[in-house]
Amino acid sequence: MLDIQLLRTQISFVAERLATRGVTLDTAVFEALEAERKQLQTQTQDLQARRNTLSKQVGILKGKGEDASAILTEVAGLGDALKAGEAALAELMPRFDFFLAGIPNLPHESVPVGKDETGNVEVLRWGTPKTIANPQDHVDLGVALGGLDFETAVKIAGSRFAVMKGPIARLHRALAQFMLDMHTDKHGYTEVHVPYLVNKDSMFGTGQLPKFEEDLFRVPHGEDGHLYLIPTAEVPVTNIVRGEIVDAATLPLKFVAHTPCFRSEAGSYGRDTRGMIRQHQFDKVELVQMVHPEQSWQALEELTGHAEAVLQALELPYRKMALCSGDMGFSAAKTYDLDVWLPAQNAYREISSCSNFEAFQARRMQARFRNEKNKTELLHTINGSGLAVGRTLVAVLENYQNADGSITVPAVLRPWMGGLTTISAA
RNA sequence: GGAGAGGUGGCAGAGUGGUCGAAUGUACCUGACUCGAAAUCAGGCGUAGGUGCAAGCCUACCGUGGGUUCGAAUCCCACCCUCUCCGCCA
Repeated sequence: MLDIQLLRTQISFVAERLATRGVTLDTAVFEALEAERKQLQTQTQDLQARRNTLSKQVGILKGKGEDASAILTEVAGLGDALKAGEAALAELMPRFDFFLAGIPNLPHESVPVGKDETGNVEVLRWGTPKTIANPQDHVDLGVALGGLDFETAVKIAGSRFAVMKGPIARLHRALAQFMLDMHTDKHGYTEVHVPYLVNKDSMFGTGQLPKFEEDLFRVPHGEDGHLYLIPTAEVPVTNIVRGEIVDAATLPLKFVAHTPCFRSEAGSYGRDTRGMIRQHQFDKVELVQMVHPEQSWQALEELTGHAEAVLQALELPYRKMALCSGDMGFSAAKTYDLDVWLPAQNAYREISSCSNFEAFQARRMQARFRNEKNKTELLHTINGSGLAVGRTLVAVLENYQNADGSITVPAVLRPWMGGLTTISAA
């Protein structure tokens, strides 16, 4: 959520910045809502103030045993106007809030301007793709090794799910454990295990709601309520600080969590239908930081580096992209994507996305700290994948394939693989 | 799922219809004393919003949402959550 003061005082600036995202801010609608709000709110508050004073006088008079009927008559006359004002406000404010909650974050000034992914800018490229003659993709490799089974997954659940078996299932687990251990041991993150089902307030806090409900899985729960399956650990982990006032001395807070992620993938029916690239359920190791506002830009660079460290340790070639204004997510002020090399696709594909949200999420969830002047101030939040486990498995299978269809286990993963060096057909 | 207890400021904890946004303690901030600290003393100290150049003034908030009333932390209804015991359960 943007700072309402910014909208009130610099709406043309806000509209200009949003335009670089391809978003048109309807300033006329905002100004109309704001004018109506101001009128109704001041008028209603004046009436409430009058009622409160009169009611106090009633109390005083009755305490003295005097007659209060004149005042009671006057206050009774306030009733209808007050009720009307309160009702009008109650009707207006949800509309106003919905309008505000639907405005995306402003891109940081360093974000390249562009309208879609073609406008993204390559920041660096690491590693050199190995020359692999006639590379097979992860589906052919995994199925031939008996470790990937999409047909059984369809029977059990449907399309966009996978069943993993044997050493490939273990490799998947090894990747997650390797990542968790690296981030906790070397990068100073605290491991957290969090709920996979969350409430509406949590989804609102990180920005999935109210605009992107169709991307989520919803689970009925209780009388007529429901919970949502998390689309990323960002949601439960960031919401750890929702409604909290943390001590500045504890900053930065750095959390890492390994969770499954659930996405309905509505609106992407034709894309990446083969294999494990785009699933309804996938595992991800997520990095989340809550930091002092002055530290957030440095923290974004560091956090992105932590994700890169995983790719480097696995010796997977990748490139780092600065997303352009038109390709960034709703809540982000700036995003770096890390794209890993996939030989069979002869292309780089997204494996991590690291963003600084500045105070956008913190404002939605009132996540604050007490600053040097003992005043509360909004935190900045940063998060990124470190990494998407399913896609990392895909990258390892494809980049470490041998001519005979076997897979060499990357050296750094062997401690989690019982020392296994090669995955071959049984 | 059943029975009971309870949800009040950063924390603890009073308050059962009328200057109660809320006693008191504690934490924290400022000042005094001190070489410094501790202890002590004095003052300050919730959140969100509105309005004003400002000092300030005003509104809302005592788990959430309704209701009763001139007036609700306090009374009524519904719901949510926490704790204890019982049941069930990985």
